[in-house]
Amino acid sequence: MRNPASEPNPGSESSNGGSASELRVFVRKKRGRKTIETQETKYEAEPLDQKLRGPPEIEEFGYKQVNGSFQSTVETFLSKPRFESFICDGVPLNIPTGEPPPNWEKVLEGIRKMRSTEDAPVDTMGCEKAGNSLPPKERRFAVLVSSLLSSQTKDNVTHGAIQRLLQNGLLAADTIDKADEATIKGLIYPVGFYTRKAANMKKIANICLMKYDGDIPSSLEELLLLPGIGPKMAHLVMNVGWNNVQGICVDTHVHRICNRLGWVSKSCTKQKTSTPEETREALQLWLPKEEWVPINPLLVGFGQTVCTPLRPNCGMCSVSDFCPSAFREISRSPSKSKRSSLSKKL
DNA sequence: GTCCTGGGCT
DNA sequence: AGCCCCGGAC
Repeated sequence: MRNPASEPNPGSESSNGGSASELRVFVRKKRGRKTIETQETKYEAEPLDQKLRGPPEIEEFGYKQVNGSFQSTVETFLSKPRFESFICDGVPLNIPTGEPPPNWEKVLEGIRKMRSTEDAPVDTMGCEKAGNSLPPKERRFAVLVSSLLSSQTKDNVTHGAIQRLLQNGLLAADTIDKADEATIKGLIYPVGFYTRKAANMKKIANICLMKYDGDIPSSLEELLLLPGIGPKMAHLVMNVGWNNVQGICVDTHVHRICNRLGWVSKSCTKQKTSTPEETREALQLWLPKEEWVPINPLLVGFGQTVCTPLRPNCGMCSVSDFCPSAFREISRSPSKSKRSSLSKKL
């Protein structure tokens, strides 16, 4: 409903008269086939002007519609990996650069409402309040450690570990650097992956001490060099530790939900993004910056209670009317009986 | 025991 | 894209 191509319109416009309904479209497509034929529509390829040719790995052709519905075919094209973009009379029909999806404000507001009534396991980001009574430098270090510990760990467990570190004076670069790894391991237990995290804490403390005078790196790039800190955590630390919003903190929940809502896609296509990083870049193209920080806790909570990884509770979701994926079974391993009929569709 | 988790690493 | 880490839910 949100995009003009989502309602198949079999042959209504193109069928009334031959040449009058002729429509010139240009499909930028990957090297390979030069004819496009779907069930409803046939397009014939013809070469384009030199100036319209794309980069070497891409070929561009003009396609003349022969029969069928133009509208429903756009959707088909854009869902196939081999097409990069779709242009009609010089106007791109896809939205490669940051057009906000229709109704996104209603959807966001609806999710906020749902989140205010239901209570999700994660209601405060673990590191958000980590050591906010400490001096700035120590506070930042606490935020970094807290982020590291928080993944795959319940919030109260992370909090407990931070408290124990603090009580033992082990929430600063210099003391952690000197401390025994086994001691740290014992103090942070039972956070998830405590062995690896204890080792990473030691390495991080040493790096912070050597290169940053016991403070934490203040740029995204330098944070990413720390062991155990990837894009998700780096953005979180920039947001919370430095109050410097460099990007959206995208975890699997944000990644999954944005794709279900049709909020993100691979550039110039309708395909889902395949990594959280890709999702982050696509989302940042249109989401207003004041939403960049709150979007994470909002969607994480929503993803834990309503829009769960498998079997999302679309029945109790107030924004299902706006969701292209609502009430579609999403299973990781499709059962063999239904697979053949499903795979035919796309 | 087996599956699942959520990030980072390779 | 697949592997790994640890614990917890079945």
